[in-house]
Amino acid sequence: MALDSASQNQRRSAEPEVVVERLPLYVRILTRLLQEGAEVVSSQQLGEKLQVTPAQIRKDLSYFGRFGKQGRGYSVIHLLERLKLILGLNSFWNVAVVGVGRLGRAILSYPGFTPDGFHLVAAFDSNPDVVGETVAGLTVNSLEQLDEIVSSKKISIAIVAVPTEHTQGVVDRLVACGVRAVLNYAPISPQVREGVRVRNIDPVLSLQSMTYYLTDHSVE
Amino acid sequence: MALDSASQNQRRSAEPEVVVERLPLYVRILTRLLQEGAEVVSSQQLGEKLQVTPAQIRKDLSYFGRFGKQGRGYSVIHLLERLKLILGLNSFWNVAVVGVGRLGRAILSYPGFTPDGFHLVAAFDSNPDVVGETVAGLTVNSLEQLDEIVSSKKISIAIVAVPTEHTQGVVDRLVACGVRAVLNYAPISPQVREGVRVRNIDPVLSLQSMTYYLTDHSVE
DNA sequence: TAGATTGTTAATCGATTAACAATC
DNA sequence: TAGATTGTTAATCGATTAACAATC
Repeated sequence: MALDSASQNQRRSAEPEVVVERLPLYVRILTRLLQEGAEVVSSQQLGEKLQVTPAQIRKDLSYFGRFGKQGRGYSVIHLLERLKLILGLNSFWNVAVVGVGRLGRAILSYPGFTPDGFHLVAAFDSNPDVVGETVAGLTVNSLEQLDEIVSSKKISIAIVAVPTEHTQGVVDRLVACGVRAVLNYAPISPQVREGVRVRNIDPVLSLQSMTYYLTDHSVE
Repeated sequence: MALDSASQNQRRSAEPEVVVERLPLYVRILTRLLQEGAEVVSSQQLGEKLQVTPAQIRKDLSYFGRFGKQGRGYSVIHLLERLKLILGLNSFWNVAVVGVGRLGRAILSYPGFTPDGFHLVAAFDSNPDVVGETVAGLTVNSLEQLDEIVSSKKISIAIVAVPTEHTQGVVDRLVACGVRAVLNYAPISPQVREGVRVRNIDPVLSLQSMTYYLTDHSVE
């Protein structure tokens, strides 16, 4: 009788998504510590830098393995290496940018993605005036070419910066040709099938929740 | 004997921050419903549109008042009005942008903030070549003028898009001259005193947590 | 009135923290 | 060895969901 995949893999209890979302923060801090020449770090020290409890750090890491030494702490370089491996940050990821308006251009020109293994390898826009233009070293393709290029270039991540009303349609097409992670800048939350990840970047929501705390509620 | 402020204000249990962060989503959906001509909406219908349970919507709203009618639901226009009032979205907010590089320019030119009552009224940059330039109708000021202009223009919100190494310093200055809400685009989390709000926009973190799910973990 | 839906309390779920035996 | 710190279990905390009396 076949074992189910969970028991085959000897998996401990599944890692919550909130924990996965914190791992990149750990990677960032460890990268800085490595640059500063630190060799070992304790959960206590990491917690201080990240403003979280040491218990949370140890618990988070325990979902993925045993990386520390009692009495000593974690080797900065080894823990960093393991976390990057777990997050897939040692791989190169081909990324498409869809929508080359003002925001799309800022994203394409932003140097912050590349150091982390994200390669912007294709850009798309529906505007014929923009198609053919070179932005940040990339020639802008028309949306008609999307399916072909996404498949041929093995693009699994897309950054979508198109007008709100086109977002769901664009995301649907991307998912249909193999994209499994979408970073969306439109103020909606596109719906995708199970197994596809979406993260929304929505600064207006952030501002709108902060104003709550700037507002006097004594009379309501 | 003086009552403590909680009992003076007849406050029910304090609203959790997660709830405040959802209110702008409710405002957004209700705005759309109003445009579509809907007059009444139930927690059930709102829940379907937002992909959350109706119970969560009713519970969230209950922290701020009783807005519905049993057997009928919520008046779209009235609930929208009340939520905007609670969030301070009927006020105008003067906003400064600090850092007029590529990202700052994209932010200044982005039309999406204005409709929601956020007025970009001042821009600052440390680069003398940029100071004096006009971007999106605003003359860029030098950082020396920051304190004076933030105070005189009653700016309580700042959008910070400066290099990482200058971020904490800039935020400290902003807070010192009265800013109480910061939208930060650098890949760090600036520390601020109690009572000041910070939201970080950090697309790299979003990408880095998504790659986890694109990665094969069977051999680790 | 009968049916529908709220507002709220209680139950459940999940995430965080504390505590401590194991062990470097 | 003695001291320090992990990894993990149990306790706590907080957020979500279910259930239902109140009531439109």
